[in-house]
Amino acid sequence: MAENNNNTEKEILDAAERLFLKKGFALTSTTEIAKEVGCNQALVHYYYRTKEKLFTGIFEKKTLLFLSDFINGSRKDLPFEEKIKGLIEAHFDMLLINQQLPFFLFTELILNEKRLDVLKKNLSDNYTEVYRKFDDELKSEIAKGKIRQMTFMDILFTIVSLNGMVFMINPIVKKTLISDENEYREFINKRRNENIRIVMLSLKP
Amino acid sequence: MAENNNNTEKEILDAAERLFLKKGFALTSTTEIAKEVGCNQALVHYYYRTKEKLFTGIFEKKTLLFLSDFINGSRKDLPFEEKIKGLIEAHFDMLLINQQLPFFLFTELILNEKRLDVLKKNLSDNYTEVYRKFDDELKSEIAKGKIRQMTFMDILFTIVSLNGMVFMINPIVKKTLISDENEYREFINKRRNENIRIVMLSLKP
DNA sequence: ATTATCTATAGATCTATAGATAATGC
DNA sequence: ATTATCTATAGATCTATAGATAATGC
Repeated sequence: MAENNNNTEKEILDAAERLFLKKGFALTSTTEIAKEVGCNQALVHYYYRTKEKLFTGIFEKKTLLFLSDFINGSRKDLPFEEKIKGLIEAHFDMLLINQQLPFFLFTELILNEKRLDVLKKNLSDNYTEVYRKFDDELKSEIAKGKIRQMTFMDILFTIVSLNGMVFMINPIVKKTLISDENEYREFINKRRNENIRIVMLSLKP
Repeated sequence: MAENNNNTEKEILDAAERLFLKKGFALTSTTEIAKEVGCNQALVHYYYRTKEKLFTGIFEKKTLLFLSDFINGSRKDLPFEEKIKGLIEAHFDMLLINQQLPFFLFTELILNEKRLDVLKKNLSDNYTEVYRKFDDELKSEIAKGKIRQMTFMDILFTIVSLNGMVFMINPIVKKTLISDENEYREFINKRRNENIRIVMLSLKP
């Protein structure tokens, strides 16, 4: 038929992404993906063969997206603390336009061990070096007495916890504490500042 | 038959709890619960009628558990900051013996809007008063200049984010960064101290 | 008698594939 | 001819229930 803008293959991928991000692998059926696109269910398998393959591509892309600002954050030539601040901001702002990302990634990583391989591979391929640099610089700051005794992993963990949870909890907050769009923006802004403040304070000896 | 310790009803509930906590509502089947107990699948429905009813009971219990230390934490007659510290510790230690709790609750709350009713009801029944007391005391501390301008909700949000994420991420951390039980205990201990330190610091003006 | 347990099955999915038909690119 | 799309269907679930049988409490 090709009545649409002729790229059904892409439309299927997009619909799958939307649904997988919202409900996860298990709760999304190829039947539903097809319905969303407006084609029949067999076509989903024609293009992507299995639900698993369709999912894996999306999952890898999203894993990279989640990790990517660490590379970008590290390229700036700023004092260490400024770099950390930039990292928090970049991470938060990326999540702001990819709000379902933390829930999606954590859920899938936890529910299916096999997904960890994607994460491990990406970490070792792209981030061993970045991590080492950060950690070296941190050690030198500690030696200078500017930052308390800690590892870069400690900092990362705090950033990911605070930023990630803002958006994981988001659907719950929206439906309980918050009534309109303005209030929501205010909440997000508050948490952004709060998270930056908290992490920066936690570095001090 | 009743060959077991004759309380199959309870065994079914326990098996359901284990499986629901581990894999969530959607990925747990009554067939699997029955297999775990060693009975047939019809029996699960005989005692609990539907999977939904079986789940709801467990979900309510776990919601209460997650919230309970806020009441306990508030009963102590200590200076405000000590109370907050006690709250963080109580929350963390409860999660330590209920490690799957954050993942379970957040996942179910996010994937099924209807679950929010359980949370809302419990919050308004038991916590409106507790929250108000905390918030009043906080206001008076702020007026005295001892704590910076913030709400009790801000503090709660930070505590839940930091403590919750330690155990949400746990399965991932265990399978990537950590090799043995000692290293794990060390990690947990470090995060506990880190979280207390971070929250306490964040209160300062 | 009543309660606990089992077997069997209806009715809804869902995934993946086979095989038919329509559309497109030479 | 090749590629895109559809219809139909096999085979695996899964939930919930009906109805048979075994165990238990008087």
